[in-house]
Amino acid sequence: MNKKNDQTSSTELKIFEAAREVFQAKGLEGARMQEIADRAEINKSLLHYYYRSKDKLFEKVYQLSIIRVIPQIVSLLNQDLPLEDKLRNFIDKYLEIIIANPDIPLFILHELNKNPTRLKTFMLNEIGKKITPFLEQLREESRKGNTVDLPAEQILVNIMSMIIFPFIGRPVFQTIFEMDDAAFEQFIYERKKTLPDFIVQSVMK
Amino acid sequence: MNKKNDQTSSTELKIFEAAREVFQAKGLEGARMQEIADRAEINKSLLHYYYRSKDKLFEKVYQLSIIRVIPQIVSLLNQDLPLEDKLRNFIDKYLEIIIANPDIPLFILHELNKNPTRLKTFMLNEIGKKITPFLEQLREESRKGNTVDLPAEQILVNIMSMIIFPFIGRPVFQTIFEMDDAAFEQFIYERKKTLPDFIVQSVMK
DNA sequence: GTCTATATAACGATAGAC
DNA sequence: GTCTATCGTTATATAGAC
Repeated sequence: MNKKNDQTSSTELKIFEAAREVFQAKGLEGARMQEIADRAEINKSLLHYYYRSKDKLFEKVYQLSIIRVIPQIVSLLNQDLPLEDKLRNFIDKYLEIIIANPDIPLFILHELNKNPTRLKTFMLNEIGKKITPFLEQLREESRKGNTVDLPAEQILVNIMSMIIFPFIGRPVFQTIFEMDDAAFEQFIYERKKTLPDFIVQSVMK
Repeated sequence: MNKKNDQTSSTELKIFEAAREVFQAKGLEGARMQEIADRAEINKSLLHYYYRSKDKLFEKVYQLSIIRVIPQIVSLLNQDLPLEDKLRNFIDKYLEIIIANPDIPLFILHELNKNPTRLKTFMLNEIGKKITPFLEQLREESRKGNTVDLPAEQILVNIMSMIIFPFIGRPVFQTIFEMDDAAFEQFIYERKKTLPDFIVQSVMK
């Protein structure tokens, strides 16, 4: 579409980055245009000059947050690998992506829950249709008796839950286990080492 | 404290129930006092008559949402049962509680993430201190070689992830698996039957 | 492109009649 | 207790100078 206009100005980028941080921390309704402007160190009216409205700015941030992360993850399931190797690789890389973007899961899911049809087509095409080969691989291995006897969807949900949820539940876990930030980081580091084994042992026979 | 004043008026209850629904669906900042009033079928100014301010109303809703659910769950871990029985019972009852209150996990965690110190004391006393016996039980069984070789905290996080996350990620899962509401309900029903076995087999040797 | 100043709208909150 | 009418504040958005 816009081939020539990829020299997005540095102001525009600074605004976008600031908006990403504020929206991810506070959500659409909790975010303030003034706070975004302050963090970007620009005048508030420049927000409107570049993005017209809060909703439009949010939409860009939201879509890019998803588009930058989802395809990366889905592609991990479409490599030509034996199930166990694929699982280990998937878990490892997925964790790395979340560690680099720990606020994104809750951000995406909170906004999606307020409006469940948002991005429906995107998700169906970019995730739904692209994971069917992996689900088929799971079913194939199940027929061969190589995995636990469970529908492929349940297995995938179990795996994704254990990867993602610790980051969403972080404030709870950190409090009840009395971990400071460093301890939580250590907890995640430990998880990165142990989770692949745990999942492989749980899923494969 | 207030022993006599437990004849909370029906208007007050209608407001509270409406507020619970709206806050859980939209969050603190996304909720509108007008929408709460509409849903409760009362005049907007009555909200202030009974609860003074939006923040105070929210605080009541938020605390009661948590207090009604957390102690129930924690107590399941403090029964005098062998590990396997306790796990099966915990998973089954926890799922039932969430099925009855599917919006609560995301609601709690979204607000907690915006303000991580909120309810810290409550969580530490009502969860943190009360789960240490269970963690100890896990460690004891681990020493005996009856469980997978993993820190107790990691095991508990794995279990809670698989119980809770499907509800938080519902819009995603429903879309990518092309499930309508009935199909998702069926998916959860299936999960209730299969998850205890899956977790027991994963955790215990 | 960037700023100051200001318009406009939304929302929470209050006053006061009944 | 419940209503109508209205206030005061805050936040988004725009106008216009530079």
